[in-house]
Amino acid sequence: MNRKKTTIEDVAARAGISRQTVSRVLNDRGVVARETRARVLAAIKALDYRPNASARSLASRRTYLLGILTADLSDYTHARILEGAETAAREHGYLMFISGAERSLTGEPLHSRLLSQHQAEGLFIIYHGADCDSYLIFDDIPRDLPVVTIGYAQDRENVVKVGIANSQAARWATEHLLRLGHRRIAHITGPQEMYESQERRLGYVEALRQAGVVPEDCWVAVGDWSSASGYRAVLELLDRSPGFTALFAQNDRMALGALQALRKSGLQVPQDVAVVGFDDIPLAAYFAPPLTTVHHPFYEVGSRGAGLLIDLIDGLPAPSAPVHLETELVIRCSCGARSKSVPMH
Amino acid sequence: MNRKKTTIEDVAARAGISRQTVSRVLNDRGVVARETRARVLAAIKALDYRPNASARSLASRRTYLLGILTADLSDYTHARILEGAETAAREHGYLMFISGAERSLTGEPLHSRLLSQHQAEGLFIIYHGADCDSYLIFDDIPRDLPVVTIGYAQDRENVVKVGIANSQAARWATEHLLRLGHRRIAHITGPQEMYESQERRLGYVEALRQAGVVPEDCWVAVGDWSSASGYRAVLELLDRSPGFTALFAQNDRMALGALQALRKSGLQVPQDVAVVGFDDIPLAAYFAPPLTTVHHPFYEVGSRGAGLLIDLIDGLPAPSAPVHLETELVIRCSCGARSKSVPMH
DNA sequence: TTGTAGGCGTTATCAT
DNA sequence: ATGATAACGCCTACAA
Repeated sequence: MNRKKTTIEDVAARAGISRQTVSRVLNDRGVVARETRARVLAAIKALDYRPNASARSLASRRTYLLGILTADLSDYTHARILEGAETAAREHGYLMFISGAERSLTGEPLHSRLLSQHQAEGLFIIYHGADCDSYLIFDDIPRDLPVVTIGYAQDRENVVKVGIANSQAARWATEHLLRLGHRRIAHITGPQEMYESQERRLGYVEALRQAGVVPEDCWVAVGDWSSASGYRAVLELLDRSPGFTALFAQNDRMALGALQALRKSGLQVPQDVAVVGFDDIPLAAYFAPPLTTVHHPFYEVGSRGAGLLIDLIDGLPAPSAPVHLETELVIRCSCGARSKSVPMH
Repeated sequence: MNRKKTTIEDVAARAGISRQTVSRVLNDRGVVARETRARVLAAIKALDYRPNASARSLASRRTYLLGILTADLSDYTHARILEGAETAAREHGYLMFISGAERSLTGEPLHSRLLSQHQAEGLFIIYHGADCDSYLIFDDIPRDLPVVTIGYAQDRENVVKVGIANSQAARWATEHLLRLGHRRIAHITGPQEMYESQERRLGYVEALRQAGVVPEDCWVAVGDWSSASGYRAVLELLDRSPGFTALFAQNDRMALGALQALRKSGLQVPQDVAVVGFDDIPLAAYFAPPLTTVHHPFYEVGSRGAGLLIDLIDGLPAPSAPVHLETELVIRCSCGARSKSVPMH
């Protein structure tokens, strides 16, 4: 931080002009004589001048900073959303900083410092904490701060929800199994208090009902998104209510655990049990057997979300309904059907 | 950004004191009367005052910003390092900005905005581009900017390399296979031009040599870290030089692809071919069969790296040698040995 | 122990 | 079309 930086004043001097005019060409504001502009541009290039962001935002009250809040960045689904969001943000001239949502010992949420000190102009919440903390995050967010969120969204102004139509997608996945002739379809959900879990479970239940199958709670096991929980869930299901011929897991990681539990229990997939997952993480194509799953467009959710966030910042009205991107059912080997991709719409 | 923020002046007024004293208690600089300090603190809390970071860094010439450069954030290995780095940075009061390292059409590296405009005080490079772009990144980095890097590091001041002892770890993995009686051990590497690939391959070769086995190029296939490339590599090896009884893949994703190719070729793991991977991603324990692999302490690499970066910023001398964290061999089922973890040191 | 003056690098506002 | 002047919110240095 100690090396001497060239300032707008240096550029002005070299171009033989006032710093105001330099500022003008920098921000494309006001009219500048063609020739003057050229001189300024030349000076900028010659001096390799970069405007100081701190000074800029201090004077202009704009930071072009977006905060992103998430638990568990190492989970592919979040990381991929982040990737999409960051790329879109960068393309729009915004910078993205990341932050967990932990609270300090005093109970003050750590991200509030980020938001208010660094003056983030918007917040992208990709939360996925195992507990319901996500619902509390909103308490610490100023009402007038534009927010985009995946999953749960408080119903208030300046908050937009992006994602997929979870229940519809889950219904498609279940219907696929139904269409293949299955009637006893087990289900592994995420944590019960989570929005996505509830929505996906709803889709599963609806599909069964519509097919005239009575959904029984004994076919549903609760996991926590991890492979280990998927493994345990299958063991539990096998013990509690054996006889299911198909299994729909609410994410691919749990499906992977399930696959292993099934294998260890001597059950063949898809011959004995057909399995369908959710998310379509890159490794799913290499599971044993390759997993039939719902493709979740994470990257697009991220970039779209960032776009919406920037729209909010620009004062555009928030969409009246959650923004849903399209999913599709990727049929591979774990369900016994012929491989293909089926767009859901 | 338009809502009225409370400033240091407001706090000073409420505490009936000059803003200078407020600044003092804020920064813990100089001596402040116990009672005055209490009044100031009370005012701060009452007004919910947060110092403006832009103004602060403009005046103090400190930003407490760290940039993180990476390709492919959705890859677990990077995301996990990022997670460790971000957590450590936050604990030290630094903020972490993420940025890809792409160049704009004009050839200007996009991350330069981070460095020169936002005045990042340090840079954490987790690069892993499939090509050798990583080697070029350094060209755009000011010589006096503290840098921490994983993998390749230019040998210059203010650059610290963190990571693991790749060749040593690879040697251990190979020796494990050797110890199990294997002599014809195939190997799948990452892109040839990459540092990690070269180091790991070196370890593999050394282990063979030391065991009196002549390393043959025909047993080595080159991948690109992806599962697909691992799959192809096995097909290629099987075609070109069948007869290997063991396989060491330079990362778990390629190992997963390899597992599938082996399975499709009618080969059983570990009975026909023993497989060892590298990284120990969370899903590896659920591969079929569960993968024996080298545990790579990504999170710790990230947090340690951030710590070192902050040390550099604080003017501490850079470690004279690369900082290596400990790996361990996690023995599961894919190699045929009894499960356990073996620290490598 | 506390206050005053000046400046950090930029943009906003109002002149010219 | 360009320039002068005054902020923006804070910190440093020095004075009291």
